[in-house]
Parts: sequence; structure tokens; C-alpha cells
Amino acid sequence: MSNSARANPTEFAILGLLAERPRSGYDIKKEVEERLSHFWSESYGHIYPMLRRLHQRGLIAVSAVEQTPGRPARNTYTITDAGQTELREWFATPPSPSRPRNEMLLRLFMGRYAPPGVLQRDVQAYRERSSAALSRLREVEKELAELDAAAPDLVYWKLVVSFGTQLFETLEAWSTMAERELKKLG
Amino acid sequence: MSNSARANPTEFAILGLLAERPRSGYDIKKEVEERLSHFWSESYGHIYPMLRRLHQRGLIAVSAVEQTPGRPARNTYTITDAGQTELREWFATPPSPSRPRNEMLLRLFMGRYAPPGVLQRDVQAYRERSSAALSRLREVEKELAELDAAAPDLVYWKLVVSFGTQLFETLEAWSTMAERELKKLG
DNA sequence: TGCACCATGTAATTAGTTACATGATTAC
DNA sequence: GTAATCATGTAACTAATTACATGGTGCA
Repeated sequence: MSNSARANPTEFAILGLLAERPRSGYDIKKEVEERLSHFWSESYGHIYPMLRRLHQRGLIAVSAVEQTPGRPARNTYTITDAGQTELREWFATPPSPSRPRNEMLLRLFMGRYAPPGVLQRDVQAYRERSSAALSRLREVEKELAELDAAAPDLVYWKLVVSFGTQLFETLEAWSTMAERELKKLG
Repeated sequence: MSNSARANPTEFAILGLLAERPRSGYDIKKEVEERLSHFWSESYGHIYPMLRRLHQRGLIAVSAVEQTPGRPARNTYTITDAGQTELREWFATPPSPSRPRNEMLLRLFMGRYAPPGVLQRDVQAYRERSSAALSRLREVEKELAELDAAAPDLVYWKLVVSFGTQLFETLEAWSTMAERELKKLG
């Protein structure tokens, strides 16, 4: 109902994080990077204007918290009841399947025009990123295992993390194979 | 060198397809859908303006081909030598890692706020899309197997397709598991 | 002295989608 | 007759990034 102009997923990423606890714009960005980075991303240039919009729409409240003197005031945003409602209503409309855009694969598809060596480097970099993401997620997995089994988020977080580990294992394996194939070409 | 404003991958998707053979804007869109859809996407609203820009920069040439009378003329675009050079130079700058945006996972991450049943439907839809993509790619795999083994593109296309099959197998498996877990929650 | 981090935000730009507009042909 | 496909494009809009601007704190 609440005629939100149009469901922008960024809006809900923010609302969802604020539903956990109040945060500043800076915190939100950090949180996205630390906990959502394997499936989500946001930039300051998107977060700050969006916070203002959410505030105008009454979905979040702001409080300027003075910190240790001299430091800039921290704007802390809290989700309102209207925001809670909006968040829950978001789930009613199914997610739009994202149109994929994998530049590395585009290059590989056009491999015929690539100077020698380039694709091997591309794939290698891809593998390295996949491996790094994988080790990071393995750590997260351990952290989750230590959480209280009754935590209401645990099931969901485990699913999200296992998505990541399975995905990056596959990407790592594919990259290794692809590197080998490309090397054969000389 | 050729000071291209900034490397826009869409530009190279188009240039790469035109390097294979001359095509119309309509053809390009179809080609992207039929052959690149598991890792790339383009819309008319992006392709047509981009074709004009590429033409202005001398990277492609146009010829209005009259067809059966009454039909609109088909604008056929051909890559120029400058375009060929540009395409090859593109490979010099490494691909920018795409920032991920998976709305289904965002919803799952915030699963605590979801009304019952919603996430199961989300994941189910995700699995169905993965399965569909997988069967499509299996067919493509068969088609590739029948191609001339000496075709210069074959190695690259096989790698791209195997990326897809391995990816979607993983996504399918994960979805099946996730559906089961979510069902347990009631 | 300099770097990393804390902290907020705006401006300019690009990327990219969706909706609109038009109209013929072909196959059912 | 009606739906799908062929075919081209523009206009309006939204999403989102990058670069810019500012300045303090704490640590090595």
C-alpha cells in the first residue's frame, strides 16, 4: 500500500540494517562491506541521499549525537514504525532477477581478439578474488557456528553464507581449469 | 591511446559482436539474449544510442539496407579498422570486478522480517531460473561439440559455457538445500 | 610526518531501464 | 483476427558511481 515511488532495493538494504540497530551512514557502508559484500554493495554517494529520502518519507528518524568534542556530530538513524511496516511489505513483491554483467566473461567470449596472455591474467585475478572471498566466508562460517543457536537470524545467515562458499568454490574450481586451458593455447 | 571517453563495456559487447559480422541493432539485442544472456544483458534503450556514438567516433560504419518494400530499412552496422583497433586495445585495461547485487540474497539475509512462505517462494523461483538456464546451456554445449574443432572461437566459447553450467549446477544445488531448510522452519 | 580511519555530504556524470511511438509481416 | 516477430528509435527517469570537499583523531 504505502505508495513508495518504486521499490528500490538499496532502500531496503538500509532499512534492514537499521532494523537491527540504529546506525550512521558511515556505519551502514561499513556493515555492507563487512557482511554483505559477497552479494551486495553500496556507495556513500547512494547511501547519504537515500537516508535523506527515507527521512523525508518518515521511515527513519535522525538524531545528531555529539561525540568527543571537535569530532563531527554523528547522525544516527533509527527505523520508525512506518519503516518497519515498509520493510515487511517489501517482501510482498517478488525480487527482480538481476541482469548479469560479468566483464571477465565478456572478454573471454571475445577471446579471439585478445592479445596473448591477457585472458590468463584476467582469469587468474578472478581466481584470486574468488579464493580471497572464500577464505573470508569460511571465517564467517566459524563465527556463525559460535553464535547462540536460538538467534533468530542464524538460519538465514547460514544460508546466505553457504551460498557464498558454494559459489566461490565453484568459481575457484572453474578458474583453475580455465587457466590451465588457456595456458595450453600458448 | 585513442582517447575513448572511458571504457564502457557495452561498447565492447557491441564491437565484439560486429567483429564477427555486420548486424543491425535488433540483431545485436537478439544475439546478446541468445548467446550471452547467462553473463550479459543489454536493452534497446542502451544499444541504439551507443550505436550512434560508436558511429560518430568512426568505430563502426552504417548502411541502410532496403528490404522487401514496405518494411523499415534495416540499418546494418559494420566494424571499421579503427573499431577493430579499439576492440583489441580494450583488453589492455583489466576488467573492473562487478559489484554484486543479488536481491534474493538480500531478502534472505533479512529473512527475520519476512512473512511466512515468502522466502520459500523466492528460493524456488531462483531454483527454477537456475534449472532453466542450466538446460539451455546443456543444449548449447551439444551445439558447440558439433562445431569444427578448428574454429578459432571454440576454446573460448567452451570456457564461457562451462562457467555457466558449473555456476548453475551450484545454484540449483544450493537452492534445493535452501528450500529444504526453509521448509523446516514451518 | 604521514597514513589510516572516522565522518559527512554534494556535484557531476554515466549507465541503464522502461515506457512510448510506429507500423509492417508472418504464422496460427 | 490476433499474437508474435521484425525493426527503429526517443524521452523520461532512476540508479549509482566517482570525484570533490572538509577536517579531526590516533598511531607508528
